[in-house]
Amino acid sequence: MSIHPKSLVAAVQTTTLTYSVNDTVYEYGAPAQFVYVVKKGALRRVKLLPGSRRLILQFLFRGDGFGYGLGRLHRDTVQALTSTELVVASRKALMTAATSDARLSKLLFEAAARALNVAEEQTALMRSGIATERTALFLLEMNARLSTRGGRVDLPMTRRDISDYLGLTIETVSRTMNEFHRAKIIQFQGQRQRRFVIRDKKRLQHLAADASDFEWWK
Amino acid sequence: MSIHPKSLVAAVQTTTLTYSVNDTVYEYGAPAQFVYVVKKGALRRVKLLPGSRRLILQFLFRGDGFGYGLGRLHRDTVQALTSTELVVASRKALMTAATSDARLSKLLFEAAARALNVAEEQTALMRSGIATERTALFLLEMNARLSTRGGRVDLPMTRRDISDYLGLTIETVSRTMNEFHRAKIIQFQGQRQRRFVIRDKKRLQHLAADASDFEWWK
DNA sequence: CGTGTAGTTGATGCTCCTCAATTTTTGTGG
DNA sequence: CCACAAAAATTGAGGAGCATCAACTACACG
Repeated sequence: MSIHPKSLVAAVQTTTLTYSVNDTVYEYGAPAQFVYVVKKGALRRVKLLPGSRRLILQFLFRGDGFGYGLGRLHRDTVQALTSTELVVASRKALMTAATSDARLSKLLFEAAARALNVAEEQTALMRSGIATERTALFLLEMNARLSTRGGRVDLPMTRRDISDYLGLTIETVSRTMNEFHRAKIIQFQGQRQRRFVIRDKKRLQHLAADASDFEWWK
Repeated sequence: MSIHPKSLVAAVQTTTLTYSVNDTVYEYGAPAQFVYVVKKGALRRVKLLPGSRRLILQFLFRGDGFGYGLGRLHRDTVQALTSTELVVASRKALMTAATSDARLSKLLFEAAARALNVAEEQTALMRSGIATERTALFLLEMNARLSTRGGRVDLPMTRRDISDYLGLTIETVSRTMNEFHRAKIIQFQGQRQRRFVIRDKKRLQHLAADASDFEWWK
């Protein structure tokens, strides 16, 4: 869910909070007091599953909003991947303002509806394909959101985070990414496995849509 | 997304439409003119994936709403599983009404936020487990929504629909359900594979949470 | 430097998919 | 109500794709 920071600031009082690597913004079960927009940095939104499994619902970057759920308690956990700045507003103040302000209320609805679209598209993408497809999609997604001049991407998350996001194991993610490297589709930079450049975007997009011709395990 | 029919009727003009088995309410890419609430019957909400694969996002029953997306065009397809009655309202009229009515706008926001919660919970459930867990969850879900007096459940959907909903194949769904039958966890009724009663709910709930002790393939 | 975390690589086998054949159920027209 | 065709569901054999387990390497930080 992503309401524009300016709309939030215009509607209610806000403050800025900062977090360091691995800090928890809120945990599952905590009272839902605030709503947030990412000003700087990256975070992960997590659900814990039975049996010590973990599901990452979403990676959050600049401009992304979260904490807009309806219940009295949070149903997810949000943690900082890097040092992070958040714009924070009181959830109650926002809801009160929305009760008398149809324009704000409509903004909130649109944000929620957009988030719903994204969630359903993601379900579709993630359930559709095999490991190679999903990994290719992930790299393209990160490239779209994080690439700097020169097309370099610095991933803020570990292989474990990626695997919990894609519903795969660390090992499969590692193998797939290194196979992309070997096939010269991506190139790792300077001894760092989290920094890469896409060398053959066409190929990667093709793999994201249909990986049936990329059978590297043979 | 599920706004109460009465709120919809109070806000804008509505009509009732009826559909027969396998009729299409709207298709992917069609202009999004109306919003709907199910009055009677059952439907499936579908996304088509590359490579003739199909994903069922949701089964819709009495009281469920759909068609509330933001875009000018629908991004999903909705088809009737049984003969169905729908309450229909103009999307434009609803949005216009919402612009000047903060209470209606808030209702819409809450419906969208609730739908988002449901979508994310579903993603979690579906991605979490193995075939046995997901099938057990599905049967419990249908029991909660469709069971009549005596606990009998008449599924309105085919095994193909179920498998596209659970992200499995027809064969795996069939094998799993018949294994539940053989283990006397469910019982099929009168020569019909779509009519069943849950005989051991405790066991089924346990399997839904953790199926590791139900290794029937050995 | 030494210790811990993150990432890679290899061997093995489990779970589910694929393909194929059969049975059961539903639907249609006499 | 029965005969037939079409659709839905079941069942079996075999193998693909990924997980699991284990050992190893690279990097970060004191």
